[in-house]
This record gives sequence, structure tokens and C-alpha cells, in this order.
Amino acid sequence: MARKTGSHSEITGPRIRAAAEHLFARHGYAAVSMRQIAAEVGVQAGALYLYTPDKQSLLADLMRDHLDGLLAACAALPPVNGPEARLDQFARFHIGYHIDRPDAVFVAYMELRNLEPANFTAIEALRRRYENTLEAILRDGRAAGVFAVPDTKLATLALIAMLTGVTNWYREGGRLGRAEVEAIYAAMALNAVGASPLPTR
Amino acid sequence: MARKTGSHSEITGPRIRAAAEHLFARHGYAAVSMRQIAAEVGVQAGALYLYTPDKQSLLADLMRDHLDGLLAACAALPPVNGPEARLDQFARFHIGYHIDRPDAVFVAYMELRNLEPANFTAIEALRRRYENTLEAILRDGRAAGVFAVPDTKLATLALIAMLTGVTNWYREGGRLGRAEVEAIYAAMALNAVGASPLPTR
DNA sequence: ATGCTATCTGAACGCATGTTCAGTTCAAGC
DNA sequence: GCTTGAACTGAACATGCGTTCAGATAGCAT
Repeated sequence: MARKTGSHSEITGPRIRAAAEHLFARHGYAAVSMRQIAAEVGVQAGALYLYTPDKQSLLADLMRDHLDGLLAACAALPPVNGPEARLDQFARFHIGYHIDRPDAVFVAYMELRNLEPANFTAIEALRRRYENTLEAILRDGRAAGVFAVPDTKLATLALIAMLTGVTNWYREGGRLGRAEVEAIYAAMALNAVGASPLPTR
Repeated sequence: MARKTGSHSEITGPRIRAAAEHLFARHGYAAVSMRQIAAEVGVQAGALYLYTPDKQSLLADLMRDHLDGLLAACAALPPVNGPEARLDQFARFHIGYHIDRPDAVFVAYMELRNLEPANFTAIEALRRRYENTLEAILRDGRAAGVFAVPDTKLATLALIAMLTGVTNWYREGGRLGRAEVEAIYAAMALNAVGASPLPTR
């Protein structure tokens, strides 16, 4: 039997991507088979190939979509004045965005090594572009004399690692709420670069 | 032909573990086959089973050995006085130890999800024990009024993530030397918890 | 020189993999 | 009510997987 009532490509497509993202995050790209993804969606493995040319593209598309969304959301942030306020805003944004998408984040950061060279180059470029927005803030802050960082590139990577680490332990409904976590991390980020944390918003 | 001159188990065993560690770090546990490991060592796949009961044990042993070494080295640190000096020492130690073992670190942090439940529990306990040594420093510092951290557990995870992140980009002979990186990260760690960085040693 | 044993080979095992494709099914357009 | 075509099945494909094991090899003790 094929085509149960109401099943269309607009439904199945996203469901495949969601299942793949979830399974890739949980078990890793290489450890997940197309048949497992299909089973999660309730479909045979062959049907997946109506929605993706191959497994590799499925991974690359997930990562690209995540990073595109991240960059777009970051670019849409309301403008604020001064390096401290900008870093505070960036840190809170980064935490918030990543907390809401633990699976996508996990995949985007852990499966880089499973990308074919061409895909790797493209994804890596997006990642670098995001890092550059943070580094620009740090450079401006150092030029303005409000951040004390010996090396902006290193500080960028250190801050990103620290902020992204939140996805390793944060769970909805845990001991600490979203806003608290954002506030604490933003304060630590400002401290780390030698600035004073902003008063709690 | 078997047994080339001078080839003994004391040689082959470590070579297998080294090859496995390197390949697991590069491509991921699930993406690496026993035949690839064997080829790297210059041996047939069957020979691996003289040194490990199965692929899973190979992974678990690598991770356990790494964490055992980390805990032992951490415990062997010379005692220093005061939370600031202890955090400074811990940060430098962490950076230095991890910089020297990028493959082992990568495997120990990224392949947790590929461990069978029993192995996972054991490895996770070791990791937690290591984190606890840092959290103890932060608690003492807060009790002494020299660290300003709203939540020591959260600060612990944030610092570990930041410090471990160094393995993602550090390369021997790069722009920054080992000592510089250690100093910068130690300063950022102290800053992050609201303490003043120690004068450069 | 001979036998012993640790070390390793090479082939085989059953099974899972990513991918293809001829054929089936069903909602919608006429 | 018939036709069309998108959505999907189910079987098959070559290949590779982890693991096993009988047998070959070579250094060591005697």
C-alpha cells in the first residue's frame, strides 16, 4: 500500500530531515542507516531518495540550513551601541539560539569530518562567517580600550567554545532557567575579555 | 608470511591502539573499519583480535586510558596556595595536557555516544571526577570571596568547554606558542570567574 | 636439528549497508 | 468513471562490515 490519506511530499520531506537530524545527533552520521531514518518516518528506505539524492546531501543540507538560519538570525539582531552591549547581546543570542536547537548544533559541530571536501569547504565558510561577527565585536572593543584581549582570534574561539558548550548539559525544565543561563554566560563572556558585566536586563 | 623479524606483541599492541586512536579521531568510530586499522598497522584484520576482544573494547580502552592518565597527571600537580593560583595552575595544566593529545581528547569527548551503556557509565564517571576537581577550586574560591560565580557547576562546565576548545584549532608550530596559549587561556579563565589574572609566570 | 608456541594470514561466515528500479497504490483533474 | 502522475513499496544489486578460525610461518629453547 502506498500513499496513506493526506500524506504528501510537503509532509514527508520535513519529517525525513527531522528524523535524520535527530538520529545523526544521537548516534552520529556514520552510525545511522538510511533504513533507520526511513523507519522513524514510517516509510521504506527507497522512498528517502525522492527527497534527497543521497545520504551525504542529507547531512550537508541539514548543516547548511542550520548555519544559514543562525547567520540570518544573527544579522537580524537589533543594533545596539558599544562593544560591551554588543557582546552581551551576542552571547545571549548565541546561547538562546543554540539552546533551542540542540540536535542541529550537535550535528553541525560534530559531523564536519564526515563531509565530503566540497561540502566541508562550503559549511566551514559559513561557520567562519559567524565567528567573524564575534571577532569584529572583540576587535572594536579592544580598539575602544574596553576589552583586554591579547589575541582577538583566540578569544573568539574561546568564547564560542564556552558558549556553545551549553548545549552539552542544558535541558528544558532543568535546575536553571533559560534567562538565568543566558545572563550567567553573558556575564562570564564579558568578564573573560576584561569588561564588566552589564547590569541584569 | 607471518612474524617478520622483531615483530612482537609489545610492538603491535601499542601500534594498533595508536592507529585506532588516530583514525577514530579523524573519521569517527563508526566510520572506521577494523580493516582500515589493520591496514594502518600493516597487518590483516584478523590479527587485531589477538589484542582486543572486539572493536567496542578498543574504543572504551582508549578512552579509559586517556582519562586515567589525565586524572593521574592532575592529581600529581604540585600543591599551590589560594584559589586563584590553583585555578591558574589547573587552566595551564588542562591546556598543556590536551594540546599534547589532540587525538585522544577528540575521541574521549566525541565518541561517548558510541559507547555501550556499561562502558559509557564507567567513562562518564571518570570525566565527572575530573570536572569535580575544577568545581572544588571554584567552590573554595567562592567561599573565600575571590571568585564571583553565580553557579559553580555551570561555571565548571563553561570553563572546561572553553579550555578544551583549544584542541580544535591549536597546531604545533602555529602563530601562537604553547606557553602563550596557556597564559592567555589561564587569564581568560580567571577573568571569567571574576578574579584578576596572575602576573605572567 | 627439532619441536614449540606466539604471531599472523587468508578465506570464509552471515548480515547490514547505500542505492536503484519496476511495479503498485491512491488522490485529483477531466 | 477514466486517466494521470506523484508517492511509495519491496526486492534486488554489489559491496563492505565485524568476527572467527584452520593453517602457515618464524624465532626461541632444547
